[in-house]
Amino acid sequence: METRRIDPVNCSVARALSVVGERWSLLIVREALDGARRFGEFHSRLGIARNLLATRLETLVTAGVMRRVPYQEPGDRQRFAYELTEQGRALRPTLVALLEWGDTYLADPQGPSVIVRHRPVDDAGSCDEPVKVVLECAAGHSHLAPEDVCRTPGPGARFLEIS
Amino acid sequence: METRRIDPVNCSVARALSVVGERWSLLIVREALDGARRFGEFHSRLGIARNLLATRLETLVTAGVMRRVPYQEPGDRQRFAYELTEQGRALRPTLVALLEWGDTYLADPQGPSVIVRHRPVDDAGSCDEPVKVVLECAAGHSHLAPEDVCRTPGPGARFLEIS
DNA sequence: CCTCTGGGTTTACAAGCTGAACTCAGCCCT
DNA sequence: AGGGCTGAGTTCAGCTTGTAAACCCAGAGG
Repeated sequence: METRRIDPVNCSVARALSVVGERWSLLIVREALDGARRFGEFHSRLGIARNLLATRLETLVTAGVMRRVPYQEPGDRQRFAYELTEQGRALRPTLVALLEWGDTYLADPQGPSVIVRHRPVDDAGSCDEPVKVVLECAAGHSHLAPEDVCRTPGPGARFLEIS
Repeated sequence: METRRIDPVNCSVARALSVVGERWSLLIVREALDGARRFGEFHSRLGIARNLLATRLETLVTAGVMRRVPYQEPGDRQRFAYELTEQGRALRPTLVALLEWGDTYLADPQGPSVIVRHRPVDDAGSCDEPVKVVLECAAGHSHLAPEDVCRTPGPGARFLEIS
């Protein structure tokens, strides 16, 4: 019997992980989503080694996840800060999904330490309810269970022939 | 001015990444979701070094993400397979979120290689439409943008005092 | 001129990853 | 019984990545 399978190497999950799958990368993005902007903020919040932080920030900047912007505090010289691009902010659902998984299966006995809430930045119409990540199909079926979905080849699929 | 901040180390994202944040771990889970069960399947699909695969599978088993089950093919001796637990299957939304992000920002020029579709395992009532991950709050507001949510302290939060 | 601070860079060492070779148990064939 | 094959690992040498601590540099302030 001959069958074929989607090439697992030519896959957006693998490509995504090649950018944000290195140690610390997602935690840096998380802190940035939470408002960290300066080298020292990332360093002291995460406890990451300084040289590694420098190379991670550089990697994230060249990947387009973050942007290096000059800023100047009054009575101080010009420095650089790091902020998320649109592409970086788009990692929020990934981080919420990871948070939810960690809360469900590895929680602190006290309960979750962080709850993500529906509170827009401008705070108008803030409803403050906890946020969850749900799977939803284009036909509008929502809250799909992990078993209700499967992977199918897309237009860019490469195949492996298996005997 | 004195303020306080959620301790970034006592966080479910960090705990989740300590289990599935190592190189290859999420790709192993992805292949398992796609049906891989045996050592050799993971090895040949991913091209991961055999010793590393062995330690990763062991880590995932002790973390409760996978389970080592004996099986026996007719006319062969007993061997062991690895299958996802409930906890492991719960990583599907995380992987879909990563896939979506990779598709959006790092796509192959041909388009995505994999599309996740709404197709239950039993195939009854299969609608086959593409699946997306969306943020939704408990009040029913759906399709929240990354800017519409924020992190707030939960019951297990530890705080850092900042001067 | 000296010191302080934020933002890095250098360096030495430890830990983690890779590929190839080796092992081991049981089935199959002769 | 002996030899080969296969799947599932284990061992090992060499390279790459991560860590911690020391060092450096450019302004601001005294």
